[in-house]
Amino acid sequence: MKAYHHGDLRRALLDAAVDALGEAGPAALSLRDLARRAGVSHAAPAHHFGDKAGLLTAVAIDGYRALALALAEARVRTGSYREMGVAYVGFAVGHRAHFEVMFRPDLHRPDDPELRLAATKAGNALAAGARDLPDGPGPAAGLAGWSTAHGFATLWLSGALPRSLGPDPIAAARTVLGAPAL
Amino acid sequence: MKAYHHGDLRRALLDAAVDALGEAGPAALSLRDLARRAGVSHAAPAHHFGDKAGLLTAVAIDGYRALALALAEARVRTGSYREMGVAYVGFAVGHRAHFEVMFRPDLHRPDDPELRLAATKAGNALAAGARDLPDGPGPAAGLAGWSTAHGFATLWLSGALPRSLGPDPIAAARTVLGAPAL
DNA sequence: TGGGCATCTTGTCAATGTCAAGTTAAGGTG
DNA sequence: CACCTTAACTTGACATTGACAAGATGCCCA
Repeated sequence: MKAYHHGDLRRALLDAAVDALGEAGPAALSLRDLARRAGVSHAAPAHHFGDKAGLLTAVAIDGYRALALALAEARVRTGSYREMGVAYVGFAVGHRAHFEVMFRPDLHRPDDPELRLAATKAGNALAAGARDLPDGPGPAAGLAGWSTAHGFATLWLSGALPRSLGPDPIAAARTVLGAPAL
Repeated sequence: MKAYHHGDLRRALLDAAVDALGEAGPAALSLRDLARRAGVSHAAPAHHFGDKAGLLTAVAIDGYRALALALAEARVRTGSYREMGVAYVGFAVGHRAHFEVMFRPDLHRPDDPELRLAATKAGNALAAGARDLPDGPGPAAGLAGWSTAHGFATLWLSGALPRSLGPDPIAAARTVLGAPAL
């Protein structure tokens, strides 16, 4: 056994947090439960993250980095802003735990520098795709696309969308994101 | 003093909940704090709502009813689905506490019958507006509009949108919702 | 080899959600 | 008007949690 010095307790706690968030949502997350899952004492998480908000800030940072990668990948793969929106939905559904923490400022530290940087980079990845749009419309079109993808993702996750869309969020997103504007 | 029998403790607790949610978000909501605000004992809320999820379910029900009213009002006033989207954003910003609970199934009881009914009615109000759209596109257009309005509202509330949109969410929403589709 | 320091533990405290049991008053029935 | 059923609220308790303080452990480097 390793007793003291876990090896990479920080990573283990983050992984446990993602698991726990996926099982019961952010409201039910407990630092002590994460410690139990990682096999350490109840106060160990505080050493690495300070407090609960610190841990969730780290989760959000991981999330923004993964989102930026997913968006950039979709852009080089398809060259389509709409498909970047589909990828955005795919990230939200596939990394629900991260996604739910990222856009909830009351759960983390919104002004953490590292968080701000990661969020900005993800925003830049999106904005780069928006510039590929068939030119003409102003910068509002990029925000409209972001809003649509983000709204579809959160509505899907909250279970508010009608079942007629079918079970596959990616296919449903491709349908809805292709619909004409308001 | 009224000692026992508050008069309308249920309503007082719901009002206190909306205040508290507006001040610190759902994560910091405490039933005991609500009881203190209403001047009753710490276990009084449980009698009216069962538990925390029950109270938040009641908040969500109030929210869906108010949203349905706001959407119907916007429809008769403007006849425009786009302006219903603007009203949707206005509701989210003006009733942030309700809005944040409504779309968070882990905070309330998603299968509560009264909740389902209220949510369905609000959905019908939106769907009615979608039928006014310049025909041609399928039913996906209604969902796209909903997604855009919902996404803009949640992004605005989370502070993720760029400051270049200005301080007025209604004006910003009118700009973004009018942008062309993806 | 030995000291410094990050890492983790143990112990504790106030606060919270929830349950059980008791207390008070309001409203209907005789 | 007396009675009593029942809803509304209180009191008390318990396990759990986040956070803090102080101590224990072992790795790394001088």
